[in-house]
Amino acid sequence: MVRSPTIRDVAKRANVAVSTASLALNGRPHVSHRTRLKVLKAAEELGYCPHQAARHLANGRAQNLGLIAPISLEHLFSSSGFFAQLIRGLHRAAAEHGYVLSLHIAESEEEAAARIRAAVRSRNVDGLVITNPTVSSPYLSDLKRHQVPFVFIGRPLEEATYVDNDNVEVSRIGVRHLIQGGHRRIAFLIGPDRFTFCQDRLLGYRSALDEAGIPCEESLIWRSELVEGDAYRVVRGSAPGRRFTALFAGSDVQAVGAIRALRELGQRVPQDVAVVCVNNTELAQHFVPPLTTVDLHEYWLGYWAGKRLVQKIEGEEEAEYRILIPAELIVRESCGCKFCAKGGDRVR
Amino acid sequence: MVRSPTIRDVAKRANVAVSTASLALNGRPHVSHRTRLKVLKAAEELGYCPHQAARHLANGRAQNLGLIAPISLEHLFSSSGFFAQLIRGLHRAAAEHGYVLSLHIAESEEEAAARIRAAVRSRNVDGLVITNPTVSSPYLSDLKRHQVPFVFIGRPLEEATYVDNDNVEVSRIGVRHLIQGGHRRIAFLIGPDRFTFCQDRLLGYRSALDEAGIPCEESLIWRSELVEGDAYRVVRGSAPGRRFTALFAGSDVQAVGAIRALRELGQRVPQDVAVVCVNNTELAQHFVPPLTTVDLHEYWLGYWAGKRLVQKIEGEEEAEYRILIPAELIVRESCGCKFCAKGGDRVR
DNA sequence: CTGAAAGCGCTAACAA
DNA sequence: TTGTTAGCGCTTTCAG
Repeated sequence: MVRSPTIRDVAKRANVAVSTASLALNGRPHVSHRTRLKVLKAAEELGYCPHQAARHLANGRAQNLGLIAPISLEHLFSSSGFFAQLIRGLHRAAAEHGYVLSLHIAESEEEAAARIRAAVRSRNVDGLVITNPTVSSPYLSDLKRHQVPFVFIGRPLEEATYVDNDNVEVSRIGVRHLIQGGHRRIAFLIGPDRFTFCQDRLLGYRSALDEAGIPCEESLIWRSELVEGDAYRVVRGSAPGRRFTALFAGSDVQAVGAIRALRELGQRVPQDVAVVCVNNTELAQHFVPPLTTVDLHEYWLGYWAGKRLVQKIEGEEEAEYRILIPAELIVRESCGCKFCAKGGDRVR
Repeated sequence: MVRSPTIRDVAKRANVAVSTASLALNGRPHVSHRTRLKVLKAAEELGYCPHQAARHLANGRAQNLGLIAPISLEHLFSSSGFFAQLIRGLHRAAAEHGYVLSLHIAESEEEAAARIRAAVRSRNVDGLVITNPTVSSPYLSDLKRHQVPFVFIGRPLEEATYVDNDNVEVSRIGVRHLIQGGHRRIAFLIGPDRFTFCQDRLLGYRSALDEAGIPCEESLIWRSELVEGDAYRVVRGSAPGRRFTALFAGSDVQAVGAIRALRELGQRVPQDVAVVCVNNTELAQHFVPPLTTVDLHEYWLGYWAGKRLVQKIEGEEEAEYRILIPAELIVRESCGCKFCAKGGDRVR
């Protein structure tokens, strides 16, 4: 291997000082047009590319965004597709601003804290995107002490910059669609209260009923963990003896579990029970019947988290502390509305 | 923010020279036990953590593994869950060896080449894991020139170190299961030939039939892109008029598309056509009927790719140039075998 | 076994 | 506008 050319090689070849070369290469002012061209040409000819670690050491910028993802709470993403899309969006934002994306996966809350600590203290990252802050976060003090910018994905309990859907709106969209379809007795299968998004979605459910003048029946609000099996168990236990013609499920896998239970109870979907859920995943898309669902646009969650983080890193602190990504209803067949009969699926 | 302590601070506090502190902190020889303890204690008290960029600059090691993923070929992963699991495994391997994982996503083959180039030339990574090398790769020259170690996930066309399943075996496992279920006329829905894994799986299909003494009928070999819609289209067009009692599909989404087509043609699954596919995803798990499938264990693909890459980086060049991850048959209901009737699903 | 000093490649004061 | 030079924090010879 031949030693990679350094900025000194470039400077020498262009007959200028290294500092001049540096200014020219970085597109900074105080360099004459001619000199700049000379330098650029020399760099080009040598195939010069700056050594990122050296820049980092010199100017303090790692040009690196870290994503902290607690994967053990994987079902939290309902489906791993959520995670993949989020990463794609975040990667795009990072790339647009010349940052590299590093991934820090933790299988537990403690591991997450440890990874954050390590990334911050070794100065590997300029900032962090932290997904799903569930508990009052032990690592916040570390972040504050090191002045490392960070953005949450998902509404945190503490006050902090975050990107999320308006989860009240998310379920309002879904429930409204059922109401418009003529349903008045709508069951709601939601996840654990420890997640802020579940709390919010419950509010949205109530709100949608409320605005339609439908009294909210507490016995139709069911809670399960965010996995198929538990959703099945809960619906299997709660549905018998209750009157309802529709179900709104907090996630795609919960919907799938619920449908399995309903079928065992002799209910057809959508004929006897209309179903709408959240998360536009492959599962929702290909299930039979295809599920009407609220798409969270997780790609954009990732993208805007990245954008916002870069803003913070680069010192535009005046920007908003919360970004809400609009959700979108994707109408398929599980809601049984007339529209679906004509095939109203979105083209991908 | 208080300036982070440097190794000089540690050295001063321990009353030793920086070089001694460095040796002590890195667990290297030529330091007396007492001195080492003194240094470690000082570091501990100061909350010292080395600046990674500085180490990198000094010793040439970025302690970073890059993952190159061509996401536009996303359907190539059949389901994005594949990707998420792979990342988890790779991350674990990286973490075990003290490396950070950086992600380089490309939406096209050219972008992949550009990202590889950038990562390598800016010396951001010590090595690369490259997924799904499909075409004779334009970036190989760059990699070779810079002597950057790399490992492919998926069998490449060129000779190079890679981790993969034995894809011949993958379909052999699936097809064998159908044969054991008494099927002799087994259709095969496979993906495009440009992917080596599809070529291999076709070989496995033939081999399984062969070992059972069943002649291979070419008219039962169908090809579709790796998306649901195309699988549907192909089966819809190819199935009518052909006699078969089972279908092996190259991926979960292909299976789902095929099943949709079969149902339209009045065939029930598994009663009229038994189905086995590849990829143990949420879709396969929750589909109705739950799909019998070959699990590729993508977590371990990622893990071993990472392990092998670290070996290369750290100079253990004598290791094997190919690692095959065993695949595993997950029996559910779509194959209609007796075992399933008793509920032979794997507990997750 | 320990310490002084020379870089790694780049940026950014400061001087010219 | 351009050049000189001192670090950034760490590792690593090379003397002591």
